[in-house]
Amino acid sequence: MASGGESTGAKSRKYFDDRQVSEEQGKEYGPSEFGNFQQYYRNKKIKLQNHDEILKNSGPSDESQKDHPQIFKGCCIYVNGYTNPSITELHRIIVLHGGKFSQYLDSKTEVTHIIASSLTPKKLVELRTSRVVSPAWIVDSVNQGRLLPWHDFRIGIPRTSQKFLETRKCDSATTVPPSERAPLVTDSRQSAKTAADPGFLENYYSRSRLHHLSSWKAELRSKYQTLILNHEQQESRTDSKSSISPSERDEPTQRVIFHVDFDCFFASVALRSNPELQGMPVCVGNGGSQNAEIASCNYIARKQGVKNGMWMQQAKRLCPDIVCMPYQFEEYEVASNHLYSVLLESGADKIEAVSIDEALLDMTTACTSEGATDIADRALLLSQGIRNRVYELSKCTVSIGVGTNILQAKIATKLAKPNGQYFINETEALEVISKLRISELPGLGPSMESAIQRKSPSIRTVSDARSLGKARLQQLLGEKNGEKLLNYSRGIDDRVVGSISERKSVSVEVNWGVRFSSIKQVEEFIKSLSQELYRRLVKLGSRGEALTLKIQVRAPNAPVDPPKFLGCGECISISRSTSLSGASIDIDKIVHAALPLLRKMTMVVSDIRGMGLQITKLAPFNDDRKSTPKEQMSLDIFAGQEDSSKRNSLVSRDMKFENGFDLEYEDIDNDELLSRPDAANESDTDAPDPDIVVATDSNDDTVYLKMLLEAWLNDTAGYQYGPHDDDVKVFQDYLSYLVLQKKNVCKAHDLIDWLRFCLGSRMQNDEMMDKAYYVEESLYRWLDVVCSYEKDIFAMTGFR
DNA sequence: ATCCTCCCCTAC
DNA sequence: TAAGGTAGGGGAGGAT
Ligand SMILES: Nc1ccn([C@H]2C[C@H](O)[C@@H](COP(=O)(O)OP(=O)(O)OP(=O)(O)O)O2)c(=O)n1
Ligand SMILES: [Mg+2]
Repeated sequence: MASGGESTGAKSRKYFDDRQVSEEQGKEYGPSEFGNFQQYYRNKKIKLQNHDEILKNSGPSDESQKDHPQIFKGCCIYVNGYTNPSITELHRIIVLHGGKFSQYLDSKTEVTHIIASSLTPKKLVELRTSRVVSPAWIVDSVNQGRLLPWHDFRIGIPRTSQKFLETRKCDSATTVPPSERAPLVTDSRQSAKTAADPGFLENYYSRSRLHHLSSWKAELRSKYQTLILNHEQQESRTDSKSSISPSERDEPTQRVIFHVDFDCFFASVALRSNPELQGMPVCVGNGGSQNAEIASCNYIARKQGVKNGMWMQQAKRLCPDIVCMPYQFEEYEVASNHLYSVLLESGADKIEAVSIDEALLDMTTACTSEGATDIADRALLLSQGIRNRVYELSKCTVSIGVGTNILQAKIATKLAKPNGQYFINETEALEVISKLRISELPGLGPSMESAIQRKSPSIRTVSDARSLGKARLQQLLGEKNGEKLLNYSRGIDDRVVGSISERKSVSVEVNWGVRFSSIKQVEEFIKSLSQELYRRLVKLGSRGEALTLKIQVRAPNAPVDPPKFLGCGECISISRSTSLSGASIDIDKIVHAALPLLRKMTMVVSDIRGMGLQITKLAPFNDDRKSTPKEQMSLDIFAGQEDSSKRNSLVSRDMKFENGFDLEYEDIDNDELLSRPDAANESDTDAPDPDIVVATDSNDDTVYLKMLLEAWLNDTAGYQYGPHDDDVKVFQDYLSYLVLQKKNVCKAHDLIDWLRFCLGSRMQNDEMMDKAYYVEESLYRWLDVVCSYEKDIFAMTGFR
């Protein structure tokens, strides 16, 4: 711990009025108690047995044997795809117990619950706001004679904390309140208002434009990073000379940089979908909310002073006629794909994705090669072509600025907009730049401007700043920033297009809707964040060596309720970091590292307004740790893989995945944090919904794998502690390999169900029982994580 | 000097 | 009501 001071909030950039309200709640740090897991497992066991009972006895004959509690009264249930019990059986049970059975899913308003064993990614997206539950919900509810909370049986979407609490809550007598039987339109996702509510994170992210912006950017970066590399390789190969890029080949060749950017992107998409709004001031945001932010507004609105990022309230004041349209996140992706597909064909030497609607091109070669024509003419011709093609495809206008470096290209774009193009020469660029306010330079903002003005109040423009000289600027802004400003003020910018380096960090952060009333809720939310962080790490094939927890805490004089509903208001930020040991990472490791960090912070729980977790010092998942040899049989599942290309590298614990990451695990602490119950599907061991298979293994070794699993369980059941955690991990890794590499979700489900079946029949004592269920839960949780990639994968592979 | 931790700032 | 995320550059000041 070096300088451990918290920020004072005095410097905070957020600007809200003061009101002094003091609130209760000190800190009450106790051991994080997540309760009695033994108890949970025992319940689960009973549940399973009862499940079997029900299945056995649910023949048509027992219909009259007793009266049936009308537990499904008010529920309208639709059954999707293959299920166990079968659809007819479910139909019978539902009707028998007072429920309504729906043959169609036409009107979601009538159907209250959807039963499915598994969902195709498409359906998953389609039904993401619906109550989709496993058949076990029906079976278990009937079995217990009361309607169980449906979210304990959700499928498709990885649930985290909430299940945990609710499972325990419903242990005894909780039945579902009438509101739970409300039609699907009022789904629980809508009540996930604050971070203390279950399902908050997913719900929140699905609506956050900034989250979308960030993930799109990351995606584009990783996509075009490699593409650029390939492109460059081709270039230098045809050059048959060296690896010098074309733009650096001739001595001081002036670069030609294009900055391509959709005009008021979100607003343009909104106008495209609603042509009747042409000519009106339009913006995109959560309309009808006075403190909602405007993501984008069209140029008509801008004329009246409206700006991106402004709150609705203020925009309405400036422009009372402004029309607010909702977000259309999928449409933005489509339009962006159009843009990038054109850019890839543009003949650029290099491409750098700046954002979903914006990119930089190094067009030096294309503009200078057959040096005949004027560079400006050539550039404008090329940019006109790009703009035409993008418009043809997307029906949205783009503007292009052309300059000799990134800075100048961006300046040119400002002059080009809207729906235009501009070639700026050095002299003009210098003129324009000189007149800009300091904060208008890209990369400098209001803070730097005021940092200068604090000492030298007369300095406003870039040319003013230039007159201060390098030393003075560095004194005011720091070494690098001072130099940057001076260079920019002279029109100089050395940044190279496409020189984005490897990712250095992965983080997950929420600063809206964060309101806690107990430390337990805080810890629970940290778990949700950890799971999300882990999900992203797995997807990237990365692990990290350092973890940082950051929280936002209400500033001392900030009102308890900031102007923005559930916003963070003015905050101070506190962060603490720690190192993560080992070559592997998993959720529990993250949680175990994060909770002590939380404990190092001092704050009033109810004043927490934001939380984030960041992983730094990224490294590939790798195998720099030898596995501890064990006596008992280990699960050599990869060795049995009938895939010759991977056979050699994917062996046992030293598995190397195609995409360059290894999976390796430390031993797990099987304690309270590990064993978060999931809504495991209490159903089908048979063939799952065939829809879910994307690519089938040509030589199906499922039978062999099942034998292997069974043998492994047979052997390890004899040991006191049952299957070794490492082997469980191996199985998890294999599942992840199946889903991510082989795109065979079906097989993963199949194997996991088989394992469940084997486990169920093999447990002799309580300890083994606990172990078995730990294994089961652990695998299901993993599959949840893995399956949440399905739609990404399908998007990537172009699967319809 | 250089590294590390805990910030702040900027962009979309 | 409202969905204020996230990666990277960078600075201050202490530890090495
Ligand atoms: N504070 C902001 C700024 C931008 N965006 C989103 C909406 C924008 O449409 C998109 C692109 O940002 P731009 O800065 O390119 O702004 P626009 O495309 O809206 O306008 P223009 O590029 O014409 O200036 O990012 C956002 O949600 N919130
Ligand atoms: Mg734009």
